[in-house]
Amino acid sequence: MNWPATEAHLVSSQRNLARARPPQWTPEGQYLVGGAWICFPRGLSGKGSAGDRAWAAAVVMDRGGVVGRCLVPGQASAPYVPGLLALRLGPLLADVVRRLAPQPDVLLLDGTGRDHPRRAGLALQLGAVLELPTVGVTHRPLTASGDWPADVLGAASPLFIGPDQVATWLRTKQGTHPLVVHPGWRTDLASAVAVATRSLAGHRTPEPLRRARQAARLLREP
DNA sequence: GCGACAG
DNA sequence: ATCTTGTCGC
Repeated sequence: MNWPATEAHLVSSQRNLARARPPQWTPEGQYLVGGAWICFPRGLSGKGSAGDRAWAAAVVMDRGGVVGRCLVPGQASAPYVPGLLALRLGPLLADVVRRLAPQPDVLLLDGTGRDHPRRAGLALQLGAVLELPTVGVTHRPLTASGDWPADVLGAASPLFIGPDQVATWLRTKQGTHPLVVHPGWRTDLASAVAVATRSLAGHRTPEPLRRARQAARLLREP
């Protein structure tokens, strides 16, 4: 699948992805977890615009630590618009992950999955384009709603759109705001939470995402 | 009509 | 995303 480069194309693709039922990937035994992150210039405010400078980083980890990393300076391809995040970040994210070696078995990124106006957020789009299972992790839901879980490490609670659970609040660290874990491409609620949980290393943010963010920021400020 | 709205 | 100081805690 190619990257949808226009709003009309992306929206059309999202409608198809929402109905797609790719074979599910299940975390079993040893698997490599990747994390991808894009950072922007300090001081950038508002929605931004196409051409904004951006720095992308991707890392891949096994249970011992980072086994691969890739850094790519680039630019945003569109302004930020809720529901169309893929238009802004997709091309650069896909680029940095494609160059990552070894390739991960599952990829973590900042974006939603089914929690989306058309039920196909960036995690689904990127996974479909890269043909890689994905799990989304965000600070807050886009469209879904649900009560917070107890302040206990590992506590989870459902996030719904109407009657459908589309994501899970997960307390990734006691005493901190919970994160939203989104099943993405080829993953379901249980797998997404399992991957996110296993990727924790004592911090609120799953380690592959933390490391990717650190790397992207270092690239930004030499 | 108004506000909210992943990063 | 990024802007921001101090502050509480390990």
